Amino acid sequence: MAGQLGRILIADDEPDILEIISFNLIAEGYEVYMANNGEEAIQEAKKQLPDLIILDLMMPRKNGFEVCKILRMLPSFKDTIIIFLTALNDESTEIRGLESGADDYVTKPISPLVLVSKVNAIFRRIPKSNTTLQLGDLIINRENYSVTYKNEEIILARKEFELLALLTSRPEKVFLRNEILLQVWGTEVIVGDRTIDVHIRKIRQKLGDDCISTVKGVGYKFQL
Amino acid sequence: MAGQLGRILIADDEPDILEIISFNLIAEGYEVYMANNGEEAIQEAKKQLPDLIILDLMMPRKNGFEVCKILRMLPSFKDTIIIFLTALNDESTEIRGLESGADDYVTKPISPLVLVSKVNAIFRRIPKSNTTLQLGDLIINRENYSVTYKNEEIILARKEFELLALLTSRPEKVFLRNEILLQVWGTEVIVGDRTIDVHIRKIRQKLGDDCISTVKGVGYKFQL
DNA sequence: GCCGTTATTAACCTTTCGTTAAGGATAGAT
DNA sequence: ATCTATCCTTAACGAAAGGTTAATAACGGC
Repeated sequence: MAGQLGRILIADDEPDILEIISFNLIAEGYEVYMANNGEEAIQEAKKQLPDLIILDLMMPRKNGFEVCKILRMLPSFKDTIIIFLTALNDESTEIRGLESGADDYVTKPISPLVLVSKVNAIFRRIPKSNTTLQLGDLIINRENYSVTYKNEEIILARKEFELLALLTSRPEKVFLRNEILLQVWGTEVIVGDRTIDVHIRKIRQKLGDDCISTVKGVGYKFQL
Repeated sequence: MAGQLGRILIADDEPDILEIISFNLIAEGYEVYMANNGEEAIQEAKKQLPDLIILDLMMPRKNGFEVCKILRMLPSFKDTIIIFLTALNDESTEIRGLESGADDYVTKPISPLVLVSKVNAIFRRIPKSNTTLQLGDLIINRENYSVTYKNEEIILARKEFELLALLTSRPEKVFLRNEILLQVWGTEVIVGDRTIDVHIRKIRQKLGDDCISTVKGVGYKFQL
């Protein structure tokens, strides 16, 4: 049962806080990871790719703002929910926190139960990222990297899968080539535009050439 | 430009609160509707279908909990964000609020600026609701690059689409040729005036020659 | 086998050109 | 003043050149 609801990373330098929060979240059914400082938080986040990150603002070795800023620049954490946790009950700090890319801001002392409720409320919203996605005859399972089309299993290579997963995440929407490069390849690797074409083609071959349509000069989109 | 960011309904029985919050949200660029009590809130919500609803908990004629419960049962409001606003700084009330389907819970006295930041943070997450534009029989979706006219899908090339999107962004307004060149082609490319004509013609051909009218010596405008 | 690149080919988008048609303006006639 | 013939500017149109972009196939590195 543990971890079915979602994966959460908590970063705080006070062991007591870590313990009490994680205890309550685990009891609620979440999978919880912990970090004691900013750099550990970044490291753990990269390793575990949690759905939600709770960051204490005042931590040794990179504070919450810095961690948030660094993570937000990585494509993997573009959509991760980030909550700041702090003893500073300062209005301008709170605004700064929210403006800097956090989704919520909770001031200490906080009731663990209220925090759990907030987390529940947030997860109610998140489209279940890890489960399967079904679109007509197409079933995509992000966990297994497996794709089934018309009751037949299709084997996709990693990049092919990630590309298809991206396009299907929002059917009908046209993804610009830039967007695709950023989301699938990230900022660090630089590949030519032709690379996208080739992968699109391979997906089309394996699926049977429907589904993905080209919008010349703009990008690609998935439909039907 | 007002209302581009999103549509918000605020329900509170204190006119001062309504005024100060709506003022700040409008200044930020949101489209704001107001209600003075619970039943008015429900009525207005059904009429305006806002993206976000801010509900005071203590209101005459149905309190916030009741309003939330009623709205949540309607399919139209399944995904609408609901925030509770209250003077009750009570932990169990807060938990009850969150458990009952609200997405956030804000206690008075609240700084309008913090509320605006929270609202911004929430809207950052919502997939833009404003991508489709409907004008009579014409439906334009900027995200899909798709145009539907009289229930038939029309395929437009990129420049054609951008040109039509520009003209329809402000129906009736006459766009000068300079404006069109600047908006669609940008400052870097330099093309002759005839280029615009040709694209206009293609759009008219594909749509069936209504809609875009010429204002000689001035420019073009979209109508009806 | 997977991934990224390249070269070639095909598609089609964009722009230009030459011509025709429409609107406005001007000037002369009524 | 008003009307109208004519000129001149501006836009519509058909067709076609030019350029851009993607599909395809084949290759090499890992």
